[in-house]
Amino acid sequence: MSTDHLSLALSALAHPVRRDILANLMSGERTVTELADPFDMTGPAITKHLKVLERAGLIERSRDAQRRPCKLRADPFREIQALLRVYQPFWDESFDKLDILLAKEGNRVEE
Amino acid sequence: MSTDHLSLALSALAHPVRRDILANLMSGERTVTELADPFDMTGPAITKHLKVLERAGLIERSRDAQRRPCKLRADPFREIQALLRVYQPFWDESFDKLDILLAKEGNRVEE
DNA sequence: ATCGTATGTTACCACTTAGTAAAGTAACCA
DNA sequence: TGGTTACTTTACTAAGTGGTAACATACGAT
Repeated sequence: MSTDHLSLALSALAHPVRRDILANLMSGERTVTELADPFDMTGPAITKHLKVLERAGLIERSRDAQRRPCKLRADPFREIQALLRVYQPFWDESFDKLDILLAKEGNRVEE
Repeated sequence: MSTDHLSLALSALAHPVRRDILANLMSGERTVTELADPFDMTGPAITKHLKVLERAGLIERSRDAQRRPCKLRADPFREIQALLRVYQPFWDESFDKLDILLAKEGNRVEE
């Protein structure tokens, strides 16, 4: 596997279970058991998925007694968004529209 | 591996060589040899990468005598963009700004 | 102390991925 | 016909993934 940030983030997202886990985390911090609950899957499998997400920087884990709550991190999403922007002229028919709108307001999406 | 569209596209993008290939294709159709040229890698390796990209719908291949030109396809990029939009409220500080801008203009980015 | 709950670790499996070398196919060219 | 170019297929290897079962550890409650 490739070990650069972007590759790690993209391959972490390339699994429906992990995308579901991230979606569940959108409503706030969750423990491993809470995250595992919706899935018909053993504990270690979930632990592994969380490890992949953590390595990709998509989640952050803390400590609360014997619990290891997880919460979302934003940075990799921004990196992916930046990647898409590279290819954007070739796929997004609304690209120009957006660009014009932002130019009109005198500011930009990035930075 | 997961075989849904989105997972295929994301894991295809999760390799720097394949992202470079796609970037090279932004300037138009390219043959396999042209695509292989910048890389220090054997032909079969490139063929495999192209197969991954094709299966993910990110490229399309045609026939021109003994050449097999490749060109970009847009759909998977749009699917990924849609995915990011799901998580967007949690990572893009410019989300609200964009939303307000588009609402002002009385139209939307999607569809 | 000990029991149950929460979580992690280890060892193992089948399968996939990313690469190689070598041989095979297919179209053009002389 | 025979050679060259363009690309693919096959067979192999090493490493990674996604899952399991079984065991280990940490904490809170009783």
